[in-house]
Amino acid sequence: MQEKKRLTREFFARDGIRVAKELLGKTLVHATPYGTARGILTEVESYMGETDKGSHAYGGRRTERTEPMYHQAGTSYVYLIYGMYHCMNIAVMSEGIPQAVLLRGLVPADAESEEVMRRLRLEELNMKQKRKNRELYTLKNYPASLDKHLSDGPGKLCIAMHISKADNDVDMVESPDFYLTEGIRVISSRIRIGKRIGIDYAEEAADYLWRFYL
DNA sequence: CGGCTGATCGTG
DNA sequence: ACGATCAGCCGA
Repeated sequence: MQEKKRLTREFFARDGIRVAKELLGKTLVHATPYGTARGILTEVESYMGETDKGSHAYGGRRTERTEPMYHQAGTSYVYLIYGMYHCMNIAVMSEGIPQAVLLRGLVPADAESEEVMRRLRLEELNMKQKRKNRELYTLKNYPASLDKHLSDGPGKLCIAMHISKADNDVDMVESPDFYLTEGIRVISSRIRIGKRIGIDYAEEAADYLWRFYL
């Protein structure tokens, strides 16, 4: 099968709401220890920069952590959340303007990717099993919830795609092993809209309809 | 399926 | 101290 066309700098160098909507259906690609994982994006959120009370960059907060959001469009922004999960964003617009799109969900693009994701998620679950001194899962015997919720949340997406802080601040337009390509055609009437998740502290911004999903 | 809770640690 | 969260457990 012929490799799909990569998304360009120009694609990312636009307003965060527009880019978020257009990212639905696109393919996220990452090389992992089990092989290349490809996922079709199904859920994203826009974080609109210094004026957005839901954004880490609210009020112009520019720290070591938020720095990648200020970099050129197409830069990854990966951070640790709740001490144990990662969240993956892509900086958009332009250098110095900290808008970003949070990747919240995807589905495997092909059977090989599905197998890669299953193994990565299983490996992560087994880390916890080990800590709790419980019996490990195997490829033949693991909870059904794993396949049912393989990559339908920002933390699960990062585990399934093997994304960690090692992948922070990467230029996804140029990187050979971490990038986006064209994916499936999305009919605009199929795009659902809702409030962003998990930002109750963001006052009126918590009600903005900046979550987009299929 | 919806609601609750403990886990766990880098960041500022 | 606090999260742009998740799995597991409970009751319906």
